Order: sequence, then structure tokens, then C-alpha cells
Amino acid sequence: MIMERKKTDCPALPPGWKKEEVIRKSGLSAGKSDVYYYSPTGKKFRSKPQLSRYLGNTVDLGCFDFRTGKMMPSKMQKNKQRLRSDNLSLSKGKPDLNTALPIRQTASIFKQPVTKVVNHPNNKVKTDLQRATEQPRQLFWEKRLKGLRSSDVSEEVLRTMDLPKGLQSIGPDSSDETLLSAIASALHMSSAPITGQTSSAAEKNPAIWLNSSQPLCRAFTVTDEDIREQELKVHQARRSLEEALMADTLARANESVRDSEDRAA
DNA sequence: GTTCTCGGCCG
DNA sequence: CGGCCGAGAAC
Repeated sequence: MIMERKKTDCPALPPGWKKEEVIRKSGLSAGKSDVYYYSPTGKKFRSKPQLSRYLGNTVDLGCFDFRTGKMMPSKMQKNKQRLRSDNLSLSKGKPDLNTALPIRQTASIFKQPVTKVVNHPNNKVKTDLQRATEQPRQLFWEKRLKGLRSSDVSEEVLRTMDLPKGLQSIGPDSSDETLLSAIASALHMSSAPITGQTSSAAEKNPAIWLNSSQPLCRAFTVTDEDIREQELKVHQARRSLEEALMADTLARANESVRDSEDRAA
């Protein structure tokens, strides 16, 4: 007899994951049930820690209820030591590659968008129509960029840019390491001018006074001299590129000539 | 060997 | 009480 136990699709999980509930039918614990999950590849998971281990550091199952298979927003409170250990493992190991913003550090595979409650019924204090449309942004999210390096096709790590001395980082872990990333990200994500943190208060207590739409960088000024220098670099780079393209074109031309000669012979 | 199942520890 | 996992039973 083939008693197919029911493996249900689990809406809270990515496609392909299955959930199974097995009722114990004998023994002292008869009637109790055990819950298992199956990855798309068929691997069986019988506990939340096991699932967590498999999914890695980028995933937080903190508010995932293993038994029901659903997200339980209510279980979000007891995040005491978790953040510390997460940040620790993050700085030592591989960085979290998920840099889409805004996002929680504790994001799980199950969609967990950052939301902002702006309108509480019967609570005038928390009603704020002005800010209702603004996106929340995580303070110091740039720290997550630490350790990220660009590399070429041979996986050789590219040398990072040298930043001008005038640029100085702000905030916790104010190393130069993330400064370049922070500035590059700011330029990439906004068409607004990037000025750095113009408020001097931000230096004393960035956690409070940080302007989150600016990178973790002290205010700086760009002089005409800076601009001319940069223009020069761009011109030189373009010349180099032009020469390289020219050389490549000539090489290809020679090659095609040789090809036709070979065919003729 | 692998998979299934229940016991039992531990928080 | 329930989550988690060890280990014996079953295959």
C-alpha cells in the first residue's frame, strides 16, 4: 500500500519548497506531530537551526514559525544578542551581498520588506502625513559594503581608488575601507548633489544627526582645480582607450587578411 | 548503507 | 510544553 503522506506547498517559502507534517501514531508521544521541510533539491530539514545553517548568514528566520510555516511578525521582539553576533560574523566572514535598499540586516528568504507605520488609528502623535511617502533608510547601512571588492574576469582583485585626503569618513567603523563604497553608492543612487554630512553635529553623534541621504563622509568642497585634474584624467583615459581600440582594429584587419590568404592558398 | 520514527533532554 | 536532535528500528 502506498500511503502518500501529504507534502504541502508552503506559500511562505520560495517555489519548490515543501512542508510535511507527520503525526506520531504510537508510543508515549502518540498524537504529537513532527514538521519537516524539503528544499527544491529534496533535502529534508527537521528543525529551524538546521534550516538556518543551510541558508547561511544572509538569512534570519527569527520571525519564521517552523511548525506553522508562516511568518509571525509577533515573534520579532527578542532580537537581543542576535545583531551583535551577526555583525561580528559579517565583518569577519564574507560580506552580505544583498545591498538592495532599504533592507533589514535580519532579512529572511521570506520577503520581509522594510515598512514604516505612519498612521496609527486613534494616535495623533504617530500620524505624519508629510513623511508618509518617504522611504525609510537604515543608518550606517554602508557598513555592509565593507570588504566588497571589484575584480576582473580572472578574479584578480582590482586595486581600489585612492581617495583625496580631503575626504574623511564619519560614524562607527569610520575606516576608509567603506568610504569609497559609500560615496560611490551615493553617486549611483541619487541624482542630487553629494555633499557629505554638512551638519557638524553629525560628527559628534552620527547616530542622531546623520543625514541619511548623504554618505558617511565629512562635508567636502570640490574646487575648480579638482575638476580640472579630474578632466585631465578622463582625457588621458579616453586617449588610452582610443589607442587600444585602434590597435585592436588593426590586429583584426591583419588577421582577416591572413585568413583570406590562407583560403586562397 | 539510508530513512523513519519516537524518546528524551533542555530551555 | 514544545523544539530539537540522538539513536534505535525499519527498510
